[in-house]
Amino acid sequence: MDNKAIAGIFYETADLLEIDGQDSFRIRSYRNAAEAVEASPQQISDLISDPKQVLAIPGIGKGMLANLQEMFKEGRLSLHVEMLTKYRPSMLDLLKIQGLGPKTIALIWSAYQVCDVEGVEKLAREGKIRTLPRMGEKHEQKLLKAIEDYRRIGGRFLLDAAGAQAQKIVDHLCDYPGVEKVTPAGSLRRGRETVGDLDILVTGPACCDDTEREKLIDHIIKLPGLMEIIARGENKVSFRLRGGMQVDVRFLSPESFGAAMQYFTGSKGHNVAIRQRALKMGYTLSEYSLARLDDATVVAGKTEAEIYAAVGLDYIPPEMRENTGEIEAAEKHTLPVLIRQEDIQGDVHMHTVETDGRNSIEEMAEAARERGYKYMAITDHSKNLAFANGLDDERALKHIECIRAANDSIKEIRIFAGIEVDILGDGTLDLSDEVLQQMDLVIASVHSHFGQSAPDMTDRLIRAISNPNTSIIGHPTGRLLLRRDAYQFDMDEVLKAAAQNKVAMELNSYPDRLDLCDRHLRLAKQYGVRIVINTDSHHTSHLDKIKYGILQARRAWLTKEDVLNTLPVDKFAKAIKRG
DNA sequence: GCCGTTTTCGGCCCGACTGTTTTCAGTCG
Repeated sequence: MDNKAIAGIFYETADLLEIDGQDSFRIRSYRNAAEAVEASPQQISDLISDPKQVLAIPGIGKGMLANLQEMFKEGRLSLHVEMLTKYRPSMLDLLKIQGLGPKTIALIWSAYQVCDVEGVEKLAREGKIRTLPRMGEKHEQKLLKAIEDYRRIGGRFLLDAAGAQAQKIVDHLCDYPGVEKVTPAGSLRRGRETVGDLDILVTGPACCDDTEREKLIDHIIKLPGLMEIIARGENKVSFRLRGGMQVDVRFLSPESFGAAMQYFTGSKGHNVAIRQRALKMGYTLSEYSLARLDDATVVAGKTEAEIYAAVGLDYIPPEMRENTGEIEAAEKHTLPVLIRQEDIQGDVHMHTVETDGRNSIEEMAEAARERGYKYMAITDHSKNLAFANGLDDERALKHIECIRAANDSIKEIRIFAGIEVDILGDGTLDLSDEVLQQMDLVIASVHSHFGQSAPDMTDRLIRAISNPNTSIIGHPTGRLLLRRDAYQFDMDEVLKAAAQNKVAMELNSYPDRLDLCDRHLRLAKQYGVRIVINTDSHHTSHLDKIKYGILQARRAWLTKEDVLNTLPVDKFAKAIKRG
């Protein structure tokens, strides 16, 4: 049972306990434990034999330790099974419907013994929901609408799609009279790999006066692509865009802006921890201000920095705010100096028209040079990827010559001759060692046979790592966000092999990959594996996607020193070529 | 169920919006 599976059971147990109407603090403990397990860089299965190590994880106490021990011994959690027997698994789906919470689900269950989406929909259509206490016709209509949305939308969006929508809203608002600042907060600001909804914070004179604010809201709802208004109040307006993304625009006074940024950036876990800390220091923190508990004097609120300073912490970058040790580090002044986009000296994974790219070597080189890079690598596909017109040995050799020629003719940027070679089912590489040997850099990637067993996939990757020509493992888990799960393998074993063989792991910046993920990047760092942040560009414009990789790297606490392609060109060339 | 410069009991983050109420519960973030 891996950490993800354990966390899933704890989350489900918490949801079911909530429907059961149990103590809210006990429920919170299950959620906290789920989050702690999910964020743990080490597998609980490796720690379970030493209870002290498990108890050292914040959020895991005696009760959760017993739960974990039971899960490993019996393969199940009896409380979870008991709750699932008393209620029904389909209730967990109902919780995902907007506006439907545990109390209402329990109410519907007790009145009608109905607990799935189809059943609730039928009740609403028959007008049976409105007969329940505190329910009415409007509730019923909203519920039907929410069920429709639930079916239509998965509910989450890729980082680039969310970022583009946020930018449109910022552009729509920033020139409006009386608006001073428009800033996206929430999981988008934290650089989460997918985003559920957008939080946009607005401040300025137009937010502070009733009449002006109403005019501003009237302007906001003229936003192109706005489908429906969900809520409209003094403090915020919520709406849904075409495509399903929900947006909350909040109006703030300038003196609360920092407190609101801090609050609405989250994460929830980080905020709870900061608020608890504030309370212990005699303050209370809300989205309006940090104030003294005794006489309500406001201590901070205009900027995030002054709030963190007032509670005795160094400024914590948004990407780190996940309550995974950043508060302790900020207290001890040991926060790492996170990598920045300008630290990247070169992008070493991109394709050209020779395989499935859209631009020539020269066009890619010019685009990379424009972005200030000192070096780059052309890494087209190998023949196993037939639909991408992959290169065989002969074409690969010719391509090397073309790349070298381009390198000679284009000044100001060094172009490495590379390849993204397929790792075949047995772990061998798709081109001969003689050809690979001539490359400056070899990215080895899995593009086929995703369904292998975990032991087979682990062996396959380790065999590829052991090839002395391999420099980098490309998009190491193969996941496609919101579409395809990672293939199964033992990450620890693969990282150990990579460290031993001095093979780097890629952080692929493509928004639907972001592979490795933040947790695996932290693990890689622990094993001493170095990272290369690439875009995997198939078009000159794709080079800008590096920003998503940088966000992910920052979420993983990576510094410039952890990332190979921050090195100057000569050092990078030496570090990347083995054998 | 967790946790401790308020430490083995008694706390546990804070506020807005909606729909149904006539003072508030439920949901969300």
